[in-house]
Amino acid sequence: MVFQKKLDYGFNGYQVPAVPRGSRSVRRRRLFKKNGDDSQMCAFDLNGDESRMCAFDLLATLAGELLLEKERSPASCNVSSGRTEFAIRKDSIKQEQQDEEHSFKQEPCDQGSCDESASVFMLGSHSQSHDPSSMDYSHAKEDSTPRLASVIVKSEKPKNTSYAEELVVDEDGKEYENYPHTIHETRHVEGSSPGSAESHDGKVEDEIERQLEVEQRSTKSLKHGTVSDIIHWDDPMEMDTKPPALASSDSSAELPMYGSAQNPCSSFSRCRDDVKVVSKDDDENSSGCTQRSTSTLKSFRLPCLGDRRIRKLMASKYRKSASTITKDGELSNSELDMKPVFRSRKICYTRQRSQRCSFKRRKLFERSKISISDGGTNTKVVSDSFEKGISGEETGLGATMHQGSRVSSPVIGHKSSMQSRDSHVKLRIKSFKVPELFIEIPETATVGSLKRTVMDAVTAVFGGGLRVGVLLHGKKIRDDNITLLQTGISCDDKVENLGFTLEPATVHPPLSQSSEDPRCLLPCDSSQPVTRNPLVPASDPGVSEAFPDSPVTNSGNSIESNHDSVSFPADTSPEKSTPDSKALVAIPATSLEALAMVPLHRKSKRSEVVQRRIRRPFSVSEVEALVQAVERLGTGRWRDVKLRAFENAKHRTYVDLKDKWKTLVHTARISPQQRRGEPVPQELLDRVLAAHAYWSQHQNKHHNNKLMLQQQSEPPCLVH
DNA sequence: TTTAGGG
DNA sequence: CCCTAAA
Repeated sequence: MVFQKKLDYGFNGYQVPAVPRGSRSVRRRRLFKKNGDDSQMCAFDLNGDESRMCAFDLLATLAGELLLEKERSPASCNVSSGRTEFAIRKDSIKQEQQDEEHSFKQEPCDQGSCDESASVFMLGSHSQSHDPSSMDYSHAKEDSTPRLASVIVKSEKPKNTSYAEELVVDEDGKEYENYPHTIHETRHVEGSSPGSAESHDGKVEDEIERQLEVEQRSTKSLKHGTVSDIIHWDDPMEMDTKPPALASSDSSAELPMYGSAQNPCSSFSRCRDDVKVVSKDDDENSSGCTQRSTSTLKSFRLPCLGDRRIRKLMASKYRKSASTITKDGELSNSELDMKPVFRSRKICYTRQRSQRCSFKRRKLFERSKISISDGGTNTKVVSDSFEKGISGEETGLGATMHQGSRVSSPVIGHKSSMQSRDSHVKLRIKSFKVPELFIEIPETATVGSLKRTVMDAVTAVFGGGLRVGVLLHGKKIRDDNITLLQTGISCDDKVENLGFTLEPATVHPPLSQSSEDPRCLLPCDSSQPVTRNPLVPASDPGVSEAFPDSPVTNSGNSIESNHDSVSFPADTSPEKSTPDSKALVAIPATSLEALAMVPLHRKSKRSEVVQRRIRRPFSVSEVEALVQAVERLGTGRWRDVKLRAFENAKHRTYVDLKDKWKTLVHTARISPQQRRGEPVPQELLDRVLAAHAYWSQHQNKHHNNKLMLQQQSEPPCLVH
């Protein structure tokens, strides 16, 4: 039910005016496709919240790639069984209440009250409780003064807060109560004013120190940083220079692993969240909106070249419309204000055709453009040795994602490393830090749009492909062939100095190449066969939640389409220019001219180039389902076929089904010797030909004829 | 958004 | 699988 609600509200958040067909939508789509997993696209369709599902999928993807690619540890289940969602709140403001319903920028900047506002974004799992405040609706103030607020997502501290730690939070602890699964790092607040870019380096260390102090007590502390600061932290190698201050990410290290012992997977899902963003409005001084945006860009762009950040400028148009639409504080009102088109859409597509909704929504995003550029920060993964044997129930994989953290040194667990009896190095990756993101958005944008923006950024980052880097004592180990033994990682003391980073996929193949890949040593319980693509989590919980009343599955005839193991495309493009950085830049059409001058991403188009979906050959069972559906529905009704037999197969679009049918027909006509791939039973091929022949002649006649359909009323055969 | 086809 | 013209 909750989701139903969300579904509805979700649309409010998309009440963006007509969006010109832009590259954004394409990009989005491609980003998803990068993983070759259409399901990602479909997932968000289900609950009408694209953003959320995107993040979720991304996280799942990330987790999957990092941890499950090979072993398919149970963690994958976890990852895929939860829900991710953004939570936003204003930290600066001492309010305890949720401010989600308010526009990002509530008070006019010129009032001087903006500088104090900050927002925190959290990517948290949201598997159980649904906080109403987390709904994705947005309200924009009538304030028509367009302003841009910059949101920089980044972490300054090596701190790795775990869920457990979160519980200890005091000051802000309360805020977190509603988001029990959120987390962790403190983010830098960056003013977008031109001046901020010129802050001094000298402050960096101070900041760090201070931060440490603050964070010792609270997991959440906001700081005002500067561009320069950020830059400093970006380079992983620089960390070496400041190990002392940063090396203390300990506080969390000692914390007990979160994840319930009973459920090895839960830990993962619970901790998997965590992108938290603190944003600080940049305008102490309010100036022309347009002007501002321009200047802001300039000030940031250069200094941030090396960073991975996402920036997004919303066109004034957007803002305008947004505010108009959401003029009323009430959702219902907002709805009323919606253009007829939207309303009708909403009504029509609510659940059955959820997919359509997604498309609509995606369209709305088209206005924006995202680009990925090199020179970013690495996501850092902190690993810590295991205290408990993997064999034990304690298989919790605390993998949390943290946001762009610039850690001076790879932070590792403080517990003495565990050397298993069998000479295996046991590592526990406690958290993953999400690369730094840079976002720019009009202050009049709604929280909902802000969330989406952030989500987009996160999505882009994750979707762009990541690879794992290993740091030992802060130094990157480039040689993938060296053994852990050789590096000394197997030594207790070394393990503690081991760190992992998430970097844009590049030249170097994933660490997995190394036979000693740490991942292999991660505790994974293979007892639970993971037939489902870990990256496609939503199909079960997601669907059921989103459509409690809809026939999620036909357990009887449902076909597991996921047996085909999905391989994650290893991003090994060699031309990637800057390996460690990737920046997402979202630029609204209207702002393009302003940005035109700025050399954005002369990045490797590679990162921008979309990757085609991974190949996912149809399994026999899928073919079976397809054939059956077509026999009944006929050709030319692919959407229906999709709905009937593949509604739960997130990937497999009707186009895919159509294509598959096409190939099936072809396959059926060629000699068995010429066929390739998994052999399709001749019986099915015969049916294909029969059905094809039949429907070729009954094009216009709908299935009134029972010639081929003996089981007219048979329940739909759904493929999962 | 779907369909229908070519690539 | 992708891309798109058409509908």
